[in-house]
Amino acid sequence: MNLDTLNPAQREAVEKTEGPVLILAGAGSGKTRVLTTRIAHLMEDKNVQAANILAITFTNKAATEMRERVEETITELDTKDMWITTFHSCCVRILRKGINRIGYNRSFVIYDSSDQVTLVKDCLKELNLSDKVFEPKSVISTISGAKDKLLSPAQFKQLYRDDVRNSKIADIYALYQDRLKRNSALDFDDLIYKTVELFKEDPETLEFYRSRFKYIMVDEYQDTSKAQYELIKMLARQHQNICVVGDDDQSIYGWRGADIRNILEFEKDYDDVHVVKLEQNYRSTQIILDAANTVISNNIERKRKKLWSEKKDGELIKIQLATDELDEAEFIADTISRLKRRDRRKFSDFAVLYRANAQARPVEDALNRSQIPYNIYGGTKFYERKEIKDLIAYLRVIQNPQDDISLKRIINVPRRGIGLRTIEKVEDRASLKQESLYSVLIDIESNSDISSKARKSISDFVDLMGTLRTIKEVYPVSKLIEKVLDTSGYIDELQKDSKKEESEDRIENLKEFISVALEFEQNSEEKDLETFLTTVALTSEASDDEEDDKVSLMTIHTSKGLEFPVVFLTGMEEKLFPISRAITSMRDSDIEEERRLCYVGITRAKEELYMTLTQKRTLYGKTNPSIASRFMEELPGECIERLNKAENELSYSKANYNILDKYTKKYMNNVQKSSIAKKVNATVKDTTKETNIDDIKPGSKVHHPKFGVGTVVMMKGTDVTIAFDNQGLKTINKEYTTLDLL
DNA sequence: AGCCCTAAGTTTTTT
DNA sequence: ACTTAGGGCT
Repeated sequence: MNLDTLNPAQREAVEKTEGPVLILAGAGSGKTRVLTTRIAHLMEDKNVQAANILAITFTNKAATEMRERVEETITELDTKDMWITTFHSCCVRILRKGINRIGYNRSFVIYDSSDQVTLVKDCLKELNLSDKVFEPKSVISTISGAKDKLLSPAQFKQLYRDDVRNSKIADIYALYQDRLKRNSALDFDDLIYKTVELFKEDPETLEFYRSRFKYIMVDEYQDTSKAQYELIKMLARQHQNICVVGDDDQSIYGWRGADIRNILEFEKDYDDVHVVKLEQNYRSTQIILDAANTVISNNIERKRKKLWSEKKDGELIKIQLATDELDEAEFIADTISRLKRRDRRKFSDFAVLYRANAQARPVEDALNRSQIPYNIYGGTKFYERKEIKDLIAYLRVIQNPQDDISLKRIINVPRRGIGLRTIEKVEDRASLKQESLYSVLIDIESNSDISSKARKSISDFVDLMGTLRTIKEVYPVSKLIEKVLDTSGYIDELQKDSKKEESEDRIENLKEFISVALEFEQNSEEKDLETFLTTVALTSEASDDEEDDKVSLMTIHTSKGLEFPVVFLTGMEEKLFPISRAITSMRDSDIEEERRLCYVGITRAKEELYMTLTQKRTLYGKTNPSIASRFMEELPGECIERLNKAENELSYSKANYNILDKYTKKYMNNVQKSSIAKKVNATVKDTTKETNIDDIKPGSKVHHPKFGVGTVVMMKGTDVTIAFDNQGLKTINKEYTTLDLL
């Protein structure tokens, strides 16, 4: 293996194969190259077997790319047995083999977020809880957070025993887990959680993988959760050849469970850690790096690191103050046209980045007007479309009839006369007999309280599913799908639908899905339905057309790991970037995460960086004057060039946001102090009981755990309407919310 | 059972 | 401003 083309730090990272290694890889420092070379070095020079290597990434894209590059580098050795996968695929693989040892069915299905919502709603119903107070989405994120931290329902309950709301959520969590198990289903977080559980419960399994994976590498280590951290730690225990690669400055997923401490404290967790810093950047000009370095240096919680480049100087960072978002979009479109002509650039050289997806609309309009082709990333995912989800639900039930959630989704789609009342009766019976819905359906004739007409419909449905289950055994997946669409009447229903255009789109999408299946049959080694469903569950996008010469539009989050010659960072305004919630949360760590996001945005640019902001912006139907982002203030003056008279028209003054900050901070402090003084618990545990909280009446100042301070406007039944100072008017149910009287 | 209207909520996203 | 979900009405 020739290592001469690597710089000294990269080379060190490659050659230090034994023991724990932490590679702090700055943006654009050739991290993927180091990882792939390292794997090649292990195999070619150290005689390590492919099967002894485990390389983990976060996205399928990164995994595929790494595999391809490794295979390009090592042509004469067999790399098939090497695991280069995402955390989730890795776990599925382990679980499919051994989850039965912790009492689960090995042919589990994987629930996505909308299945989770459905399931949580069912749980709420069963526990007689209101989905207004316990919004499914928020419950799910709490449960998800618990799983990320490896807290079982019991542990979570114990931890929050004094917190009425979270205690209730613990109950939901417990029931939710129970239902998942009964449906033979796991959610995404379970994939990690249950693998850790399996390792803990079954030493034999752990031992098997532990001795197999002698060399472990983890990419994007700054994005790992506690659960993922634990998983890796368990696996690496024996050989200690654990190499993690990451950049604490690019940790932008704290809100979905990533724990930045994992990378910051790696040196404490393992003995004799060898640290390598990759600081030479091969991507951007020095000017861009100076700006990035300066901005990120405002963060306290970080490992010191400074990017440098051999590409001295370069273009200054251009700042454009637009009047509003339309003007901003116009500027972007004009600049792209101009630069394309002037520098003979391709459209694909440009990227427009923004903090929130809502910002894309005006940019799209402007690009359309200027006839600039673009690709927009994000938005509704292919697999999340209704028709695709319906079809997948059919496939899931065919694969796993215990899946009640999927069964309920399709039992009357297309309509076949099995109404809500009938389903309710079936559900009652199922929970009485502790059986799945499907087994009640099979045995429907013994159910005399259901009309004979409904019974006929049900037995027709059972026949249909039975036939499809037989077909599954003989036909390939694509054929099975055609049969499903055909025999279920799904396509017929769409074809006779009056709203033509929409139905046509749906039929198109279903056809597209069939070609996904065909592609799967060609590429996958295992071609069964179970593997297909897993693949689909673990993939977000069907395919992407990156080939085209188009401008890229995406959020800064999505842009991580990518690079473009010319980048537009848009909406550089307080309350948008940093986003208002990071400002009002009063947590420095939230602002620091926004700043890291800014760092990620800046470092996407190779040659030219434009930053834009507006004087006023219309967002969510309201127009507000803008204040320049604090991150603009943090840019070094010598790196920037203002394209228009920004200074005079808009205050870049630090004072602006400092005042804003101080105001909110002081305010919150007062709230906290006074709320300690007098606390009224307005919560009861049981819906059937009537609450009595005479202390709270219209006019009372109260503090709500989620919405902050407000004044009670109206009380009706158990509903309390409160005008919150920061959130506006909201009605909450006093039975489930702890209100502090101020 | 379907349709229409109102209300509420809008950061980021992978798997 | 806009979408989307849920409730209520026909």
